[in-house]
Amino acid sequence: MSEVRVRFAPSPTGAPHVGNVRTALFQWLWARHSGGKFILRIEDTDQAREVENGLELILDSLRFLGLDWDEGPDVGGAYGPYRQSDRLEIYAEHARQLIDKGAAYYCYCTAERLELMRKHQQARQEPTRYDRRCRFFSDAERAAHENAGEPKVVRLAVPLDGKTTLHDFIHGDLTIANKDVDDQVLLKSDGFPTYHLAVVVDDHLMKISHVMRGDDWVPSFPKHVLLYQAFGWEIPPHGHVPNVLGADKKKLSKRHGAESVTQFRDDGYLPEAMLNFLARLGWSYDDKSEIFSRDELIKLFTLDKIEHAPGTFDHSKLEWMNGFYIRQLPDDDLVNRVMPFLERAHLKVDRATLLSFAPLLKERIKKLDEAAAMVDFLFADELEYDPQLLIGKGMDGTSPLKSAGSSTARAALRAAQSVLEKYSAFDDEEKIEAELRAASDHIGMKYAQFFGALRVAVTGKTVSPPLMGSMRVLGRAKTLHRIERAVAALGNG
RNA sequence: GGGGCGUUGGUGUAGCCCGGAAGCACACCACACUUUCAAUGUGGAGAUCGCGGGUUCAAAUCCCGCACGCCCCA
Repeated sequence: MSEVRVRFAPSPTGAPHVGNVRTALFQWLWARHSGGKFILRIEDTDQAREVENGLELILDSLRFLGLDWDEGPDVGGAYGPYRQSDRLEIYAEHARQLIDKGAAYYCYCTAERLELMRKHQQARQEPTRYDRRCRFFSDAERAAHENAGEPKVVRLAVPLDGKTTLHDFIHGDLTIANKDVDDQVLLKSDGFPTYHLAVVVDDHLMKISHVMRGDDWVPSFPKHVLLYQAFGWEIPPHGHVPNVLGADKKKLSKRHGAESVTQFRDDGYLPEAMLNFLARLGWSYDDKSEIFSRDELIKLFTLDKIEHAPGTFDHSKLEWMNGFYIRQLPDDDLVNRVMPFLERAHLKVDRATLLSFAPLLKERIKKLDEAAAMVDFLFADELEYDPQLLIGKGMDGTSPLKSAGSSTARAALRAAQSVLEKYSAFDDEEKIEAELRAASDHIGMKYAQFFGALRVAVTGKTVSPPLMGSMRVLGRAKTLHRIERAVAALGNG
């Protein structure tokens, strides 16, 4: 069997969304599984829709997930160029070949005529297709248009009857009647090819062994099959990968803006989680495996296990999986990954402090961008919070600070303070906790209230990572200082 | 308007080819753990396998029809 060569061929029209990249992932996995090549080709023949940093967005997305390519616009390769706009000559030449073989023809119809034609067809409730006027020109008619120097396009001469079938390794045989296929434009008047000509020519010239693309291309396969046949080329195995749908069940598009891969990266999703999650969307290995490392995916991925039906992108499952991978991270690795997010939040992070806090952090975040809110109290000089928070439920909640509640809270803080002051460091969490408990008992407070007040004093929040660990990492000086400040905030009442 | 693809609990899926009454995971609910949150553990609810026929002792699994959804062209 010849070498597996698979290509990902995106258009630089914006940040690739997870659906695009999921297809790329399947392609990449198949290449790596088979020991073949993964090729990146840029389909930039639609200049109108092009975005200026489109290529970078694509490369960034693939790099983030670690989908490395063997040939591409930036790394070159034996079958380049890998940018379609650099291959115009090749398409022109192949279009000429098709004309010579009678498989395609020049069309001189103006946009106005085409427009009018469509209107009439619509009025008559007919399918709107090119009426093939130029296809059946006499030599004289053709020469007339040619001599007039009119702009022309090249159209595919689709057989008038019969049907075209393509065997798809995901869907099985696909068949469409030729009468339902339009005489597609292959080469535009500006010399740019359309998708149909370009893919077929490039896939063949680049020796692509398996064509994988989104499901949405199914309706146009007859044009491609016809082109392969016209050129006399062998048709490589094709597989139309089901689309990824948004929560509204519609195909992902630019409208679902937040679904771009780079956005997920910026929101704090791990590449290994994205990779695992995306692989499981439309592919499965057995009836119970969910977690797959990159190596496992490469080893276990096969085309026959790709799903037929489109799947909905499930954010909550991605979150769970991301949290799972975060929990698996070694502490220092977590710190490295979380650091940029903390800097983005303008925290003055001390690495050693963060490192010792990592075990408490990783159990509590599902995305890296949640870390800032979880650790900010460690790096703040002074905490900002509503002193009312110090007075917990059941401590006479609704009253102003100068109430029974405030004195209860103050009693708790004072008691905690006298315990903590005895320690030079808070390393023995168990012992300190036991003493604090005893102190709480002594003044007759419920633990929830006692520790609640202490938690707010130390972290500024009613919800935080475990208190003992937090104080240990925060350190004695800051902890005591904050308790003092909290007492002051409660006033004298 | 035409053509195509698809249809297993809210979601991702296993099972379908080789018929014997649906498994796993996320989400959800409860309990346990507990000074909060989280993680973890245990348990629970949730699917007439799109619908209607047919074949069969027996169908999610085979056959036929329909509906709905989505995609593409316009």
